[in-house]
Amino acid sequence: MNEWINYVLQFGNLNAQQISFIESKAAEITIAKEDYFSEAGKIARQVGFILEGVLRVCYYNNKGEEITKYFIDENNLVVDLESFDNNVPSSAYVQAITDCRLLVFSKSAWEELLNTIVGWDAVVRKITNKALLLKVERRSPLVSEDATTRYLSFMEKYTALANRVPLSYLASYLGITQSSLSRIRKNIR
Amino acid sequence: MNEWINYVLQFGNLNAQQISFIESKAAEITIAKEDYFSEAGKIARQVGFILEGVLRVCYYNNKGEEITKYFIDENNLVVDLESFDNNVPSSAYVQAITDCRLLVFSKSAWEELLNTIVGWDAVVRKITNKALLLKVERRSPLVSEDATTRYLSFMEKYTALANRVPLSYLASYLGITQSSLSRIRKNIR
DNA sequence: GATATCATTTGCCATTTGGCAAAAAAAATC
DNA sequence: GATTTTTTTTGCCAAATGGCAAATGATATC
Repeated sequence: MNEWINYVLQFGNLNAQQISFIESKAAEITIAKEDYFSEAGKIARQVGFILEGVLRVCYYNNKGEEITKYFIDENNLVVDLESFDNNVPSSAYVQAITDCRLLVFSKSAWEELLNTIVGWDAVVRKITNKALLLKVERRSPLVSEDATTRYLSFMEKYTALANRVPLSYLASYLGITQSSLSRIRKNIR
Repeated sequence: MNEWINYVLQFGNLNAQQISFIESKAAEITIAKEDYFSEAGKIARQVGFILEGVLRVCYYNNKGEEITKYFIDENNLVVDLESFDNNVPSSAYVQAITDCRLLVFSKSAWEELLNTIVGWDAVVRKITNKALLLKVERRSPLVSEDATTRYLSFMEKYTALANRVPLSYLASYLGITQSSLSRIRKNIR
């Protein structure tokens, strides 16, 4: 729970009373490896904060191939904003890559926070802005660099994450096939 | 100006007084084709709203190639959020592809809106969230689909925009060379 | 620790894309 | 409307990546 409070305090000041109110609205859950936090076609009804573990966001492209769009690890929010905010079906799956422990807020709890805590709106804006910007920034080099460069800069930036993620997921994240990624790794050695 | 007000009203209710206050803080500017709205290395100090024209966001990748990251056209905000919000140097150029007419808010004007108009914060949150989500959604298929599919779906979604944009910019947006794009177009005919 | 299961690597060859330079087409300028 | 200038297309060949299947390696299970 402390990780969560520290995370939030980065984005705005909160007093002790507000903090304990936030804490009272959170629930801790576990998700087993391979299980889903949320699914495509369903409406996202929870905001999650990862205490332990790695999840991925994935979908199926035009050719029916399963594509990993993001990895998300500890001390990050996990929520399909589009679906959660607008009550529309989610376009992607959020799946646990390892066993996970999350803090979750139901939609009603989240709205209570918005209605009760002055400034929560601003905190949420900053958090989601930052998260979305990060996604855009991570995604951009995947289009403009060649596969080897993409792999190397992923490894450099997310060394720890890379070791917790199967090669097949990483390959689809980088936009190449698993065998191509395997060959790229061979060439680098 | 009406386009701007209608745009804002999609994201929240505002009374007549608030609207005229917002209007009083806006300035209209023109940008000639090829000129820059903001530049990499400089801090973004304006929020723009495109009344007329098309701009692009671009940067230089590892190999020094100029990469077009987004196109932005009428009735959309243009601002480097990361730079504007955090006073850090921008990582990209925003350049006019056609002659443009914009409504702009200086940083101080924008902050006045935030401080004066109750709920402006929420409006901004919704606008920027939507814009960022859109960027992420536009960008994702560029990694997971092959070049022909990327081109076709771009043409399908942004037919009008495609005709206002040079091939070289479109190619770098799609993550391929200009000659490859030209060959893809040939094969489709 | 043998066996089954899953993940990764490799071989072979087809397809796609890139790099470079020249040609063709289109647009701008006088 | 002829001449530049810019944009787009094309030819040639090299390099990168994909597709498929088999082999190898790693991990889990009994």
